[in-house]
Amino acid sequence: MFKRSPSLTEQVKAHLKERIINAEFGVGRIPSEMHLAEELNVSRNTIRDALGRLEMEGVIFRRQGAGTFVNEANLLVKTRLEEIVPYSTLIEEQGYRPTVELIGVEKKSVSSDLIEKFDSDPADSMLVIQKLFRANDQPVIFTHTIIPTHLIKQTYTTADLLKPTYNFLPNFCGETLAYFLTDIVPLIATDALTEKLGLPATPTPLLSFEEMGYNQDNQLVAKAASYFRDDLLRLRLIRRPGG
Amino acid sequence: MFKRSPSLTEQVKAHLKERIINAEFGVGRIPSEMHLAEELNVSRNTIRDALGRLEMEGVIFRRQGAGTFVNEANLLVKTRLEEIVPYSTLIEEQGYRPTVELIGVEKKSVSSDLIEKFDSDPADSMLVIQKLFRANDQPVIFTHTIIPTHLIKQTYTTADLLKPTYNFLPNFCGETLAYFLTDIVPLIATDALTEKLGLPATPTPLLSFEEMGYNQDNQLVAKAASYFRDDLLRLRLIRRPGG
DNA sequence: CAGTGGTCTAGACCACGGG
DNA sequence: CCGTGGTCTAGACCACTGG
Repeated sequence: MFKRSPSLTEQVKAHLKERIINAEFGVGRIPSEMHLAEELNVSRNTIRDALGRLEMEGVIFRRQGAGTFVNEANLLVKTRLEEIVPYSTLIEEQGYRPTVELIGVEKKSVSSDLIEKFDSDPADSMLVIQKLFRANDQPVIFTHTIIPTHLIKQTYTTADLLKPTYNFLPNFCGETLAYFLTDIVPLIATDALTEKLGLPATPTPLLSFEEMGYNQDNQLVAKAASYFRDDLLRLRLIRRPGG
Repeated sequence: MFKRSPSLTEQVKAHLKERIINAEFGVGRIPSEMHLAEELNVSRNTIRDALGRLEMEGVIFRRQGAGTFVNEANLLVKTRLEEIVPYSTLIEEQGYRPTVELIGVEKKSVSSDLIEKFDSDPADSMLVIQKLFRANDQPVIFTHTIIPTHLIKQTYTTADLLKPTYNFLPNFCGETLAYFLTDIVPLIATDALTEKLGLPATPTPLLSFEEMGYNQDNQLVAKAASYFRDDLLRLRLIRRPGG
């Protein structure tokens, strides 16, 4: 029934998620963990792991003694901030047709404290990439990404720069992006941003992400700033009681 | 060594977290899962569960074949948005002395579409609570919370209204708050907010949370809006690759 | 009371990393 | 090669829900 890779848990999760989305269980209770374990011929622990991940995603919820239930309301929540998702996917999930344009690329030297954060040689330059994302041809996200040039080990084309940082780093730098540390900052659009995002002349509030990307060894490998038009994109989060 | 409740995993997690924060293992590798299991006299699975939660929190990171390591850089990250945390705790974690003031309470009727979302009777009124949080006596967060009065089953004092919604609901409404669905919205401070938060007269960008609180049965039990001064509080998030 | 999810155990095999 | 974390199993007992 299932292969060896990806993990059984991951396959079971995907399998159950599909059945849930297809409303195979209706909107109510889904079969018990014991029954699912028998049906899929895996151990109950594997089922529990898979259900646990689906619960984290808000697809289901569980009640001790009662059962596991489809979380109908939350099937509508598309955007989950705590996961790194390509901006084009985010735009698509909110119902628009995404496009990306490369606004600028340059290699330049930067301030010494930034060099230090990157644990770079003072002589190093940085690759600065500016991109504009559109939703149905309307500008919605402007991004500004900095990657130390010494990390780049393969030649790249202009098209490669349009890829999400999360994909660019492993392909051209041999670095994995383990996580982003993201500061969420509100601001009033500057003149430059007003022009790039095609905003009205009146002062407009914008949401921005200031992100530091780290690899598995906790070394800074990318720094990014993103500016969102919040009238078109909604940034949404599920917040749960802390453990 | 350990008691029955809270769960073994939770106790092991707290135990290990303390030892890590006390730098008992230095900044490098911590003992292997097998060794920890022997030392604490629990199964390896329990150790793994606990380590898994610490990894989610960014306290440690793991590398197959290599070991489990203290995540030195991230011990500094205090605020984790994806968890519901009392605002006074959030303020405290960022190094300030928190205080709360009740700005206003009233019962009033609200628009019919809001009534509908709450699945309430049209005759129902809503309890509207407005609070101001200060950090070292400087206003930093203004909150506006709506709870349907029909949910309230116990009499409460003014002091009770200062409690976080997360605590008020179970104590006085017999409802658990299972999760918040939070929209993150940037805005320019209105005159009212400028006054309440003691902002300068110039247009100031603010971060706001628009939150819908649901119980275990996915029924809306609270609605809240929060406005943050971002110059004093930083809202930070760890974003990881999606699974 | 039976059935559910919540927790924990002991043991097994695998994939990967570093010496 | 050995030790690490990653995955999976089978079985057990508990706490809770609901009829």
